[in-house]
Amino acid sequence: MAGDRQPRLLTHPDLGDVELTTVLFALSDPSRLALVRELAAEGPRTVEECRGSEPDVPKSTFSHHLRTLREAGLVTNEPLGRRRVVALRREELEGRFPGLLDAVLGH
Amino acid sequence: MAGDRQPRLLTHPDLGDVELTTVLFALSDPSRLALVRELAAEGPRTVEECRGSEPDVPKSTFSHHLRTLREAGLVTNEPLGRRRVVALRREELEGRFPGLLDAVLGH
DNA sequence: GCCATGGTTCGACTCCTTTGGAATAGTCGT
DNA sequence: ACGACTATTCCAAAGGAGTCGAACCATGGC
Repeated sequence: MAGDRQPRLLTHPDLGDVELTTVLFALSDPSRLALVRELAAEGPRTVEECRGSEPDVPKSTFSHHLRTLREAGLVTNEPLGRRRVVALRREELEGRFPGLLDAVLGH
Repeated sequence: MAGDRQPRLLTHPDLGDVELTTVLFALSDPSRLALVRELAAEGPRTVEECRGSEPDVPKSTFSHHLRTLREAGLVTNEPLGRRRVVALRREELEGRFPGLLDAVLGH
């Protein structure tokens, strides 16, 4: 069909193109690391649910952190209705950086 | 004895006090990560030897990176004659963050 | 004691990151 | 089509990190 405009897709990097230093940097912020931990423990969540853990953080700030994680290949961010679902790219990360995520999550 | 002034000791943090995010941040810079890799592969080296890999980097810049690594608990920096020896705190790191260093060095 | 050597610290500059308010865009219900 | 809801992007302000020359400090040799 003609107007098959997708519901606002964000770009996700191929993990093969992501540098280790980029991943480490994304994880080096306490807010972002906490979010990754939460996703690892609870599974995929909407942005709203994620934000529930730290309600004082403005939406734009939170969105920026999500972007940093997404561009580092750590999470996906897909539309679902009028929400968005954030998910950890666990298997892919394990393939690219074996043991890294487990080591980071182990604390 | 009275004037037992030590040969210029730098302070090294107790690894129990070091946050994971601090370690990840220290490792998130390509120059610093390369240095850690080199120390892991070659064992302890003098600052001069370390600097040999990247001769174009000014001494002060290199020293700053060493400081960041040291304050993150990743390396020790001890005087030896008029040189200084830099060493990876491997066993200690393994105790505090099991698997982390191996995962990072695996690439 | 004096000088050369090896390294850190200081200070200044630039760039990037973080932050957050406002504007914008997509989706659902009516 | 309109409004409510969810979330990103835009833009600017403030803070922090990287870079590097110059000053400083400690050690060893003469």
